[in-house]
Amino acid sequence: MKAEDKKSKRKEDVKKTILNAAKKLFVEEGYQSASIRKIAAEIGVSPTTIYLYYKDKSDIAYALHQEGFLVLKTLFSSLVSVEDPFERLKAIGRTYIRFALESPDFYELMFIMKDPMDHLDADSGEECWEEGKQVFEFLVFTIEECQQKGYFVGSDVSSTALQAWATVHGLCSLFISTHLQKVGEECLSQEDTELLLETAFKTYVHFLEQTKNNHK
Amino acid sequence: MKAEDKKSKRKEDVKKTILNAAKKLFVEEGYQSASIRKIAAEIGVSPTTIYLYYKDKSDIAYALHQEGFLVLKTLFSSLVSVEDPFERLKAIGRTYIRFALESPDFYELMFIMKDPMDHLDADSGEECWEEGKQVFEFLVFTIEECQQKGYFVGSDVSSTALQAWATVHGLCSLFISTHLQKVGEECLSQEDTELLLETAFKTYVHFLEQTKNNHK
DNA sequence: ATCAAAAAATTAACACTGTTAATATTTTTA
DNA sequence: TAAAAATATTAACAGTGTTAATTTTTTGAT
Repeated sequence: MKAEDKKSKRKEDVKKTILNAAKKLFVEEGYQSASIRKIAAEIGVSPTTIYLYYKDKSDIAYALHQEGFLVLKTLFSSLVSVEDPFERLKAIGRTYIRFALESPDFYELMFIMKDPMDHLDADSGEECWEEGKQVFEFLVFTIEECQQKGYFVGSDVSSTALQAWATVHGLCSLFISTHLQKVGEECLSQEDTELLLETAFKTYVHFLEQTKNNHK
Repeated sequence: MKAEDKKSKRKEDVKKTILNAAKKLFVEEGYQSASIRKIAAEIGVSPTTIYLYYKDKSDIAYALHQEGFLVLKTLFSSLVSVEDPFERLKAIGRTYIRFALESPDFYELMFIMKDPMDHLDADSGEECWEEGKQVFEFLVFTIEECQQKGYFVGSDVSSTALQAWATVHGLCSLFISTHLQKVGEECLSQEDTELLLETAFKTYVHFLEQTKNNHK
């Protein structure tokens, strides 16, 4: 038993070594360029060794995706102390956007790419998107509390949460895909696209504020 | 002169033949799988011939991206007849979403992938994203008219337009990347993710309606 | 300590990918 | 008809993910 534990622990260590090498190459040159062969060379093993620990490349992508969610969840966890739910909702949005701008590669892996998602329905282990579920439920919970304070009255909580997520994700995703930059340069004569993004977010928050039931 | 015209016209014909083959393979098996070699085989030429007409694969991607915008612009053009600007705004959103759901591959090429966008700053010809600019300006124009009718008072038009775009794009993008499906199954116990998307859109529209200045 | 069994890692290979240089073919022009 | 220009091809480079077969290493029992 003890021996088996040690064995599986060593196996986990190797998995982590591979993942760290993968992460290094991933943040340096992007997902596509972080090839199995490069990862193997980084830690001094043959390419096929990788397959002894990870099913395929999307398996590694999913593991990195999970690491990204660990970071995002940590960032969010410090927001539970924000008592006012609407302030918390705004903070969630700002934190989400900051994360996307600071770690665009990770954001892409977590919320844009299909590859890590394919791993979910294909693989045996986990059947649901646990990471996403947790983050989304924090948003739902916050919106529920907002509703109790008079915001979003008469609106479905799930739909409101989904819509709020879509708005910030849309902004981040357009930023990362450089579509925002292209429109910013030409149509809005505004080079600072981060500012553009932030202003759009503030406009959205302003709209949300107007849903507040004030006649009471 | 006439001869040169004919020559360049023939060249355009070949370009179109290549593009049609590329489009066929693209809609059938996706962008990644639509390889240069397959495109060449489809029209019975050698792979290198493709490079005599298109600089690289992202050049083809951009051409398809442009074709997609031609369709989207046609869809939008029939909305200019909608006189009420807020009704038109809603119609723009619905049309955009329908397009994304009906042609997810094209949507990905037009609004998600970086590849066709890279073509813009790299290549010589066009320096700006003309397609995107036109569609965005239609949105800006409509929102300006909405503002004159009392909507979005005190909000920046550009920011409002960007935010509206981001919201529908976010929904479409989460749908296409299957993230919406994964959250829908687990958190919202709702399999019909198209309905989920539509409901979120309606919730957003409801929020927009609440920005209307009624005390007059 | 030795030797067989199990585990781990490796080499070689398959079937692809985008892309380019050098070469051959076809078409056009004089 | 011959030279020039345009067009297309073959061969090759440098990669990619992935698998089967083989070798090396480690482990556990005698």
